[in-house]
Amino acid sequence: MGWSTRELAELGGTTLRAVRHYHAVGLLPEPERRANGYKQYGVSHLVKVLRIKRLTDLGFSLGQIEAMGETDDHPEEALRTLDAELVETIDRLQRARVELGTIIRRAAPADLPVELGAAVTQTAVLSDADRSFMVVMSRVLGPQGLQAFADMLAQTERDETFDEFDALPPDADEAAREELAERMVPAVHAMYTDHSGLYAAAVADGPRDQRLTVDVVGEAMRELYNEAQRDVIRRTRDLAGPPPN
Amino acid sequence: MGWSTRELAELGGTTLRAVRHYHAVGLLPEPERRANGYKQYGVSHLVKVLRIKRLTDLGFSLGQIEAMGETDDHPEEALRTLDAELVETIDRLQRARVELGTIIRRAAPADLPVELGAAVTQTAVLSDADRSFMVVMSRVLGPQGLQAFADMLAQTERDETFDEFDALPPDADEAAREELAERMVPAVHAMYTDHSGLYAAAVADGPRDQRLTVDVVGEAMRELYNEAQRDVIRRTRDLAGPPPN
DNA sequence: TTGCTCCTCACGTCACGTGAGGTGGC
DNA sequence: TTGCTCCTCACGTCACGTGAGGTGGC
Repeated sequence: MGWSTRELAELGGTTLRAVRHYHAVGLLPEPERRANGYKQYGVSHLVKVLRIKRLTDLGFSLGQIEAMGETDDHPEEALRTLDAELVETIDRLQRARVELGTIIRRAAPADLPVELGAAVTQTAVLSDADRSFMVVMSRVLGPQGLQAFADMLAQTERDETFDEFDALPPDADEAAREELAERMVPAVHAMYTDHSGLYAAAVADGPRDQRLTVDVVGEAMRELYNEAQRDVIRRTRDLAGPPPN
Repeated sequence: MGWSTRELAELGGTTLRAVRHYHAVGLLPEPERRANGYKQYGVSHLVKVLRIKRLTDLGFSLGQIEAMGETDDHPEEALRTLDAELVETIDRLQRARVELGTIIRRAAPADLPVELGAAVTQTAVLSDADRSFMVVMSRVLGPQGLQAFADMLAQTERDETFDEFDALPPDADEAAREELAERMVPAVHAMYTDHSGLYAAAVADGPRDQRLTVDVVGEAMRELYNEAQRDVIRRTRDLAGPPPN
């Protein structure tokens, strides 16, 4: 003759705490009590719990269920809205799965866009600074620029002068800087000519604010490379001439 | 020379509050302050925020990201576990979409299993008690029993004696009860013979506890139908004989 | 008396959102 | 002085989960 809270929960396919929560938010009326204060539920409560269970399983929030009231059997609008949200969510999760799949197959780093992942694992000799620089670039470049950048990295032979560059101490004297810059020119020139579209692509679909791109790249350069290295970059750029186009 | 919290958030593609939250949970170190107490972020922070953004977008929790540490590029196990969870979630949402689609197409009640929905809308004359009874049954019966039950309802012609039954007052005298029972026999008999598999199906794959089924159905009967109605059901059952097989 | 159930607070979870109240910079 | 940004609490969100501390039933 009447069910306990736990029994109601089990009959409704839910939990003790959920039933009490439905009381708290006013979705489920409290039943009569026995002499000892125990709650005593009837079929009407079970029907309400089953209704809530059904609707939450479909994806409705408790607030929406309350808003429907007990009378509205078929809230057309809400049903369509929910369906659209489900499509959205499923899409997003599926895109995540695609990325995950690529990462797993290629054993690529999980925290980098997959386009960059390939470049990083192939030319496994990137310095920490280079890697950080690329993470920043991956955000600043648009998809096209990112791809072009990754292609360039993947196809560039690791020149031994790059290692010297990475190891260059901040107090390297002018002669050493100029000498390194001169020896780097051929490799840098090769990068440019093999990937003459890079600059255009990077500028083409970079995100919203162009100044922001420049600022961020400049800031990254300052923080990731020491003074001597930045000087070498400048010297190399002057020697190699401006990027084509 | 360093970014503000808002700038860092925008560069990282996230929000002010998220950045502060990452501080609070220890995922992001606090940067140096300016003389006025304002935070001043650098590229290292941007790199960390971008990493967090990337991993949360894939579906990792902040706790998991913390557990990975900064060194573990490719947490194989975690990646596979996450993928499995995504499959689970996507599946569940897709099942919900299938149900939603059916409900929308058939303009069926959202809070009933679709099998019952058809029966309810077709024989639109179910009393509230009948409807509640069916909701309870839909939980107590297994899928086979539910389907059989729905088929029976959908194919049963609404007999005019059913309306009399619904309207029967609790204090109806014995003569009235016996008389109604006798007139209901043909309709009830037809239901039985057209759907002789119902009882078997209901018992076949009913959920776990058989006693529970009996208790629930009995309770529902007691609460949804008045004394006279229950008496008529008993009399009709006696007159119509036991269910076949 | 022991073990199990029921009850009511009330804090915890997760990843932030949203003011409240006060101050710095131009 | 006004308007905008930055700061630090601190409570709110959502749907419950998880004890804490006490009592009833057999």
